[in-house]
Amino acid sequence: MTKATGHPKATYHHGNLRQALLLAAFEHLHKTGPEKLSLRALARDVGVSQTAPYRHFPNKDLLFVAMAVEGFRRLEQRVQETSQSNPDAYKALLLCAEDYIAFAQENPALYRLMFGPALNEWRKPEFMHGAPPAALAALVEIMEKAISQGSITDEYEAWFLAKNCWAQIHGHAMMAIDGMLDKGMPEGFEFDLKLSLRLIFEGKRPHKR
Amino acid sequence: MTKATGHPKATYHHGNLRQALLLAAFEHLHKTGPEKLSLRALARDVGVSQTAPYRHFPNKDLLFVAMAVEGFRRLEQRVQETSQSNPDAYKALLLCAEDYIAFAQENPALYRLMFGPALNEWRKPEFMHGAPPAALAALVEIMEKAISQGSITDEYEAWFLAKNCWAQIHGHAMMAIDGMLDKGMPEGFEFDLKLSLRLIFEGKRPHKR
DNA sequence: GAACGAAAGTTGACAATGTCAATATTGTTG
DNA sequence: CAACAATATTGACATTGTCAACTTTCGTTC
Repeated sequence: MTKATGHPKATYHHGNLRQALLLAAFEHLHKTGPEKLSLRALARDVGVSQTAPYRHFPNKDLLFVAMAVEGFRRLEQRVQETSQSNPDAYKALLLCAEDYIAFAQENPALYRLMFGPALNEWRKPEFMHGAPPAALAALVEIMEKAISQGSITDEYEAWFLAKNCWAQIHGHAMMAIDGMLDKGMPEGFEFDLKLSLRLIFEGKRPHKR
Repeated sequence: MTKATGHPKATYHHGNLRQALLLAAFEHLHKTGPEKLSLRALARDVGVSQTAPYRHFPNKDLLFVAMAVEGFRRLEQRVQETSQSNPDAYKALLLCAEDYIAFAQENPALYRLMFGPALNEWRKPEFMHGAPPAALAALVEIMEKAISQGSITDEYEAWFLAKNCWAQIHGHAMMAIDGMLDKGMPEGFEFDLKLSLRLIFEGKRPHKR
C-alpha cells in the first residue's frame, strides 16, 4: 500500500527513502555534476546517516545506474507522448527530436550520465532493464507509421531509418551540450537538425527556401 | 633540449614526468575506467611520491583535461592523415568515418572522457586549446574539397554538411561503444553509417544494391 | 667553478569519501 | 504478543585529493 505514495516529504523516522535519495541525487547531479556527488552528502541532505543508502543501493555505481534508468524512463515517456499525440509521422519525428534535444539541454549532466562512462560495466540488460533501446523504440514506431502511411516508400527497414535519425539526433544533442553548435549558421542548430532529419525522412535533400 | 625525448623510461631520480604520468594515466583509463583512476596510484606506478603530480597538473580534473586534449590531438592527426592521403572526397569521408569509429572502439573510455561530463567546466577554449573544433575541421575540409571538385553541387555550406556528417558519425560511434548496434542488420553498423554518409554526401538516398 | 633562485620532488597531515561489520530499531505477520 | 525480516545507526578502516613546509636538483649568472 505504501509502495508509491505521492508525498516526497514523507520522511519520518523511517519513510520512503530511495525516492528521497534519488531526488536529492538528481538535485546534486544538476548542481554540482556527478564527480562531486557523494553518497554521504546525499544521506546528510535527506537526514539519514551515512550508510542508510546502502539498504537501497548496493553501491554508488548502482545509484548512478538507477538514476540513468530513471532518466531513460523520463525521456522515453516524454518522447512517447509526443509521438502518440501526433498522427503525422514527419511532424512527430521533428517534435520528438525537439523533445530529445530539449531533454538533453535541460538535464545535461543527467544526459551525459545516461550515455557516460560511469555506467560502462552496468550497461548490460540485467541492470539497465533494456532502457536505452526503449528510447529508440519510439523512433522505430514513427518510421513504421510513416511507412504504413505511405509517406515513406523505401527499401530500407524502419529500424534502419530510426537508427539513422537517432544517431543524428544524439549527435546534435551532444554538440548542443558541448556548445559546439552556435558558431556559423545564424538559424542555430535546430535548423540543421530539421534539415538532416528531413533528408533522412524524404530520402533526398530539400532545396533551400 | 630535454623537452621531448623519445625515451619513455627515462625516469631517473628526476626525469620527464608528465609524459610518464600521462602514459600511466592512459593505461589506467583503458583498464579500469576513469572512476577508479587516482593520482596517487599513478604516482605509485611511476615511482614518484604522492604529490609529485601536482608539479605538472594543478589538480585531477586538469589531468583529465590534458588527457582529453591529447585524445583530440591523436584523433585529429589520424583523421587528417587519412583525409590528406585520399584525393577523392567521398572516399576520404568514408575512410575518416572509419578512423573515427575505430578510434572510439579502440579507446572507448578515452572517447567518452573526451566528450564526457568530467570536463564540463573545462571545456572552454582557454583550457581545451580549441581541440574539439579541430576534430571537425577535417570534415569541413573534405566537404570544401568535394564542393570545389564538383562532386557536391549544393546550396548548403561545407560547414553545414560537415556538421551533419559529424553528428552522424559521433552518434554511431556512441552507439557502437554502447553496444546498441549489433541487433538487426546483419551487415553491421558500418553498412548503416556508410549509407547515411552517402545520403548526406549525395543529397539523396541510394537504392539498395 | 661557486652561489643562488627557480623548478621538481618528498614527507606529513587533514578532511572527505566508499564501504564493511556489528548493532539497534522498526514494521509486519503469524 | 512473539518472532522475523526490513531498515537505519554507529564505529571503523583504507584510500583519496590536496595543502603546507621542507629538501634536493638544475640552470644561470657572476
